Amino acid sequence: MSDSPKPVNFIRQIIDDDIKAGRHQAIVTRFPPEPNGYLHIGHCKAIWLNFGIKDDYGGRCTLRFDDTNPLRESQKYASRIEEDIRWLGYEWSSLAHASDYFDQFYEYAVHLIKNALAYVDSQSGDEIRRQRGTLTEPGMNSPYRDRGIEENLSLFQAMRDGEFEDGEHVLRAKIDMQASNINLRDPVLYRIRHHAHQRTGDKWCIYPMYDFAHGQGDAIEGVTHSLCTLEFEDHRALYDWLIEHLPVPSTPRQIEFSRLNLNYTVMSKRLLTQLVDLGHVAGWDDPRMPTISGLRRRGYTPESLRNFIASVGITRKPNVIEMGLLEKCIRDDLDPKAPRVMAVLRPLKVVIENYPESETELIEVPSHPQRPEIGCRQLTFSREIFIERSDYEDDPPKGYFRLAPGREVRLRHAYVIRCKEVVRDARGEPVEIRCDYDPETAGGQTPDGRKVKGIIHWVSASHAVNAEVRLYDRLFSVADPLGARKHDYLDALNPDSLQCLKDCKLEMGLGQADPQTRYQFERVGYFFQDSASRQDALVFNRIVSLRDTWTRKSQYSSN
RNA sequence: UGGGGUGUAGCCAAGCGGUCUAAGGCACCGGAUUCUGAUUCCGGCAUUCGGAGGUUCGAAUCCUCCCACCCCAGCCA
Repeated sequence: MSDSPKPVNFIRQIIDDDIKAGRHQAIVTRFPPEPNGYLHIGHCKAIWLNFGIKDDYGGRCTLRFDDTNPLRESQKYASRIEEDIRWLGYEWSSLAHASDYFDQFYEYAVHLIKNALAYVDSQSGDEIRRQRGTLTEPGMNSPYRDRGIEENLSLFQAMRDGEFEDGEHVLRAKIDMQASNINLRDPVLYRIRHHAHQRTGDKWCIYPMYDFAHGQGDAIEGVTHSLCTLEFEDHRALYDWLIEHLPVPSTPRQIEFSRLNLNYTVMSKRLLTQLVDLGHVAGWDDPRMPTISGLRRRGYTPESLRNFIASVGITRKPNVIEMGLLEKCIRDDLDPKAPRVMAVLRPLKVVIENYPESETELIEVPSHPQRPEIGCRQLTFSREIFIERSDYEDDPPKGYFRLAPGREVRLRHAYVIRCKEVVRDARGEPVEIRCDYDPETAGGQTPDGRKVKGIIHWVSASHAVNAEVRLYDRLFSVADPLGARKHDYLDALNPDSLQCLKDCKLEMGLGQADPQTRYQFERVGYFFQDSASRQDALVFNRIVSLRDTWTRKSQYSSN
């Protein structure tokens, strides 16, 4: 799956060099999520990288669930992850689980013990932590560090056989408690957990740690390039140590890259879980969430997400990408293919006084201004229509060329109308505009050559289809929600991130709207039907607004 | 103050000692076209590469020192 020119980045350069040097027959990568949550757009980067390399180099990429901690994982998450990857347009060469290798991992552990490279530590977690030292002080050896091989072997066997409670013992690698890299200070390899595993059931009561599973899983699968994010940098020494001291079938290489950060949102699984649990969003697939399922429900396309990642690139530099780039990517993807349609979100009634009461006319118009092959649709014009509330101003600011008292505006694909009179409610708010239309101005014509700059969208009042429209905005109102006060990131939540508009007026054709189609509501934005939308109760989500230089400019001058 | 990293425009990012008075994208600012204030188009936007020294005929690219920021002390991944 490639979207355009082959990407260039430092990882692909390494791979190119490896191929040139004849180091590998085939390039093998893997995408290794833990099935304990939903995938988010940050994962897209890893997916795009790993699967993209597979596709471009004719290699393999396995989807491997790193399911080494039965306490927090479930099959439900695994299924959603598979669904999301497929939706993004990728297919794994094979599906695997770290748990598939539990027997092998156990053998590897025994191998280390037999070579005096691992020992069973019988201290408590607290004791082990205390002895680990600190960032600046070295650690101390455990009193159990020099247990004999036979004793270690039988203790480890007993751990496996369930003879101990959780936490009574752990298996540790015997490396160097003085190491400046804390990961090398006799890291824990196995811990006891009397907890059923979603795949292996009660077979095991000891489970390998990430460090003891990841590299070995890579080696078993023949992974050549094990790509992960920067926070595992310090683990590489341990990764390499294990590969070196174990009889593994291949020697994978770990390469780290920086993770994706987006402004105006949060990306950590922990925080996203909290937003869901606290009810700040409607679920993992709430269209405001940066999860794949949220973006999908919002209406983002797989192409736009892939293009987004491609344009961001892969480096080792910590980064924060602007939300605007993501928005630009979905607009670029949708602009050439989204059928245009007219929809009035905040209706204001307009009565065209000189248009006959009983008359209506059908206007056939193209569904795309630049691409006739997308087809045509029919609009109905009549005496009473709705226009957007914001397309009328009592006292228009400089440069406003929509409707105002005495002014003319063109109704898109229809006639020019002139505002004659405004009917107001008790509070003085306009509730109805009385206009005249110029019958000579059909089809974009102005026979007398007069310029009518403003063009607004409209919908025939009696032919409109009602719908609920949900307008989404950024989840947080500050660019960096975790910036100043890490504890109160919830205070930075944008109170207006969701606006539900009921009784919006859509052009009649939308009564048969295709649920798979992303539409452009002209002059407003791109919209996609929500998963809860039904033919008799339409719900549209705003994917993204159109670029809008007018409101920006007018806000400027009014400030 | 231990170790590992990273620093090129507001945000990304090419660049790998000479073709760099530094690609490209986003954002921004013009201007043209337009029945979407959209799209498209055209133009502008770093004499400078975290800083200071040094090596070299020549440095963003090599060396030294300094500064800033990120990650690491789970029986999480």
